[in-house]
Amino acid sequence: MLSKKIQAIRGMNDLLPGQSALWQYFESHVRTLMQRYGYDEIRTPIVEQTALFARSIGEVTDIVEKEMYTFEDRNGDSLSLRPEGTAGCVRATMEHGLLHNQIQRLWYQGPMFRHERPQKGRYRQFHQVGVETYGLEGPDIDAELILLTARLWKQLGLFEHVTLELNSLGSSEARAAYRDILVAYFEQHYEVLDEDSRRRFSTNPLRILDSKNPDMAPMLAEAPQLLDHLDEASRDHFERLTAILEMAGIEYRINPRLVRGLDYYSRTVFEWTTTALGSQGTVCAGGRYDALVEQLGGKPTSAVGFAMGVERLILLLETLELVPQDATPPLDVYLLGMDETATRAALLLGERLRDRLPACRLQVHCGGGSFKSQIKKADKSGARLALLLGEDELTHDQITLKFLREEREQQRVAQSELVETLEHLLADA
RNA sequence: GUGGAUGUAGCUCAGUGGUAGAGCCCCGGAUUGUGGCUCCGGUGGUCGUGGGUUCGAUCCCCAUCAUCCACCCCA
Repeated sequence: MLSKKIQAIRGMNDLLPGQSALWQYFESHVRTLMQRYGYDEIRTPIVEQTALFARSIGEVTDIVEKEMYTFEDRNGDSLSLRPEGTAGCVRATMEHGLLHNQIQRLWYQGPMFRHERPQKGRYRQFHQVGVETYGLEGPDIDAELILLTARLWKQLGLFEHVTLELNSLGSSEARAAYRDILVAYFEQHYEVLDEDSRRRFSTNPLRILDSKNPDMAPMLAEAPQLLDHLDEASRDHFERLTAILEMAGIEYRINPRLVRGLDYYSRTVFEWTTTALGSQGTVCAGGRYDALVEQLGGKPTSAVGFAMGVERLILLLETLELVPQDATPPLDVYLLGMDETATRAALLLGERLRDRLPACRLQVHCGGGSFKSQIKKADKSGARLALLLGEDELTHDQITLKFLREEREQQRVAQSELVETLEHLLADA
């Protein structure tokens, strides 16, 4: 029916009023959490030079090859809508000298864009909350990030429903060496590889380990393990990280096949996953990317970060029925005037009440209608109290206070006493 | 990019080769200045879009678009 009319771009969703309270609930938990851990917010543009993403995420990744919204600026530059947040964050911190012998703990939040086929938990415009830290090379900061996310899950009631998966990719040298070993192994078993894997063979052989194809499972089970080919420093880093997690009581599962899609990762990688969302079960993922800053032209700088998918977490909260009842606090007061004169008075009275009662959620009826229909709207508004202003009230400087949610006689009060009356009533709500 | 399912009222959905229905929502009335429950009445649809078959298509066929799910990939 809307086919000839303009409608939202595929995979880009409107966030409707019924949903926004849940988003705000989630966002306020995140914001408070970040403050409590001493992380500062950074906001970077949604559009960057295409080259930034190509050089950081990796030229041959799916994201860069076929999923970016890329277009030419009027001056001929190739620009792209950001498909993830790390690249822009690195660019911004480098550009403003924030990495110059400094430690940074940063977070951000906002929309990302990838041109993929939409499905449950995957959209073309989606939202991430990301955290990036710079200048810290030990496993302590890796652990802090995991502890931070674990605390968020606990606060939201999700902790029992997510699993932490861990792996180490080693140094880039160790990873490259392992890659050669793996390629040699796959060459020996090339006839077992399926079509997808043969494609990955030349692009990203590590990803073959991630295949869900049961026919390849026996061969993959025998494949050389990344963890067996770690360099000494990476192995030590990983062991120190897992020791901290054990002391902190955070359970984890080492997943040797956890590779991560983006090229810039090294050493620690982790994912929080759930089985409650169908095939898009990764709800938060990240890792170390010690080489990226240098790769983008900066001084060598240790870096760790992660990103979580807001839509997926919202979906998870809904699926598990963990949506808080009071996410949308109802109105306290619905104020109505019975005719045009009284409505004018109601608008002015509403302002005076808001001056005096800043915590009071008050809506003034607009749009006229019969007295009866106005009362109906007061009821539908969810307000606890209705304040009725008619000719009779106006001539006596009074107002009628009607209880919409409790068995209680309505009362007339002098307007001069209204603030005090409401203060009492709202206090014992 | 590939595969499958689904498109009928604002929402959830029935339905039939002969120009469409329910529930909810919304509006009005039963109540003169009083909501919820009940009853009565009402608004609202070129049946996703385009084409084909037919005397006639919302229904059958084709195409297309959209949504959902899965693959791929990823948060």
